[in-house]
Amino acid sequence: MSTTLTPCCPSLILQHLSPANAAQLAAMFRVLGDPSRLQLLSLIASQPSGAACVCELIEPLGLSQPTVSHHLKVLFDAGFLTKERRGTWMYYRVVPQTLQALCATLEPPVELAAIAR
Amino acid sequence: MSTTLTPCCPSLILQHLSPANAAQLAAMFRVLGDPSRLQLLSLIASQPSGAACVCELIEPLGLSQPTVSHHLKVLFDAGFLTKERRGTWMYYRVVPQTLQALCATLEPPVELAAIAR
DNA sequence: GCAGTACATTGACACTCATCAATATTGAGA
DNA sequence: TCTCAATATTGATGAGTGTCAATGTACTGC
Repeated sequence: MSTTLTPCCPSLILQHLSPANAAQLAAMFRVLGDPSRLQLLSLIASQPSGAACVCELIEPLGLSQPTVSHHLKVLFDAGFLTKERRGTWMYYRVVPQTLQALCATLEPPVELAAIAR
Repeated sequence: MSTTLTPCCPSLILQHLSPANAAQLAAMFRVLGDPSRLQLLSLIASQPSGAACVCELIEPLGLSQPTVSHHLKVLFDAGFLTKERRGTWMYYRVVPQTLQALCATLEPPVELAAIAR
């Protein structure tokens, strides 16, 4: 699965949005549309090292290990996380670029903000 | 249903995120996690007047009128749209503030961006 | 090689939700 | 009041998905 948005397209929402672009963007937002996944992002990013292994995430979330693993996979496949083996452990890390790209997509153009103000 | 995020909390994702906040945020992202709704936002915002009535949105989306009406209600309830009667027509308009609030939520703090760079 | 630990995958189930047909509601005009 | 047009609501259905128990895989240390 592709982990990148269509490159360099700020404010996608508020320009003409093709069905293909809409599907791609919606898939990204759908990944963030789950409380457990948001908490995972929050937990991982708030680690001092910026990375966390699965076993550190299970208890705070109160979910089973397979479920946590599933959510991590969804986040990874969408490009919100990277992973890296260290012995038995798998360390996950947030990808700020992906968040920023989505953020840029949401930013309304100045004209619209002016009209609404 | 509440149409506002918890006030003045930039970068919610990357600080400690309570289960309640996570649920609230996830609900907003879930609303954006549908291609038809993203296209609706795009279509409405791209109107010269910034507003559109339902009948203008049905054909471009290729969905039934009830389905379009449903999506507009979801977007309205989440605070992404306002609506206003003009005779028989109902005009919908994008709320840039809601998009910006979500956008702020996604913005990673500078420290994390620095670590990952 | 064996045992133990960390993580991933599979299969099943319950629940949510996107969609449509049918119907109801609201407003305008005659 | 009656009719028509625009929009909203209801009910039903099928697809998608979050969750867990059970199982599989990969790595470490003895």
